Amino acid sequence: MEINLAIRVLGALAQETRLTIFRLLVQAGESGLSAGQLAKQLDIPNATLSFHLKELVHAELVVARHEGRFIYYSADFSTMNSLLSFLTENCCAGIPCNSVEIDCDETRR
Amino acid sequence: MEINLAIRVLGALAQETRLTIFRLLVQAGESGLSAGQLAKQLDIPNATLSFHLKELVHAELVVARHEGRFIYYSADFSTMNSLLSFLTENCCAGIPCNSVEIDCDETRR
DNA sequence: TTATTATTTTCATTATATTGGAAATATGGA
DNA sequence: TCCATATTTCCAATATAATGAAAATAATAA
Repeated sequence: MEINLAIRVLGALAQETRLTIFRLLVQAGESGLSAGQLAKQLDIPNATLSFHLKELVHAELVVARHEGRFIYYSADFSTMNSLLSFLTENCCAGIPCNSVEIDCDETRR
Repeated sequence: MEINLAIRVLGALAQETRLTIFRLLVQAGESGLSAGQLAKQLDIPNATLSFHLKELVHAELVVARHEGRFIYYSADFSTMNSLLSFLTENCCAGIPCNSVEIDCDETRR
């Protein structure tokens, strides 16, 4: 990942509304949620939601899928993974470590 | 992790100078780097560096250690881990997945 | 104590981000 | 086609963050 995308990704998540949207989409899984469903859950004006969704899409954290007159948004995990690689690149002065490690199904550990 | 800390952490990294500082500290490992070493590597005024270091410490991404008249800064991985748990909480509608997974020693995979 | 080096604080300037109302656009149903 | 609904764009007001020069503080050595 290139540093400017990393900054965009981090900046996209560094805002309460967007962070909440992203977490809702993470929880929603592949099918995602429509803009309307999000607006309802978050109780924010459409203009505000639209602005924030654009930021998330621009940061490649969220992808949009058209279905009839709805637009469904869902989380893109690959960006998250690239970001983490970028953050931990050449870490710990070469000393082996478990820097960060997360798995969605925590019971499998 | 609480949402406000998550926002602080993400916001702390969502800035070129701070992101670069953090990555340098990740690479430096446990011993970290002094403010002076950082200022030299980054070629930025002391005031600017100090401002950004404060943000990183406040976000709990970086810890400071006094040694004589030097202050050594180092990366705090536990905050990174908490942030990732927070981001991937209840992910993927319950369907098992490897949401994000990073290990500092990538050859061990 | 005085000098020297390391780092932080203050502050004003400039730049960037967030908000939401209103109008515009797009889609599909009747 | 015309209407209702879904979403986005525009815009101006407001809020928040970044920068760096200069002064202040802190620690050690001589």
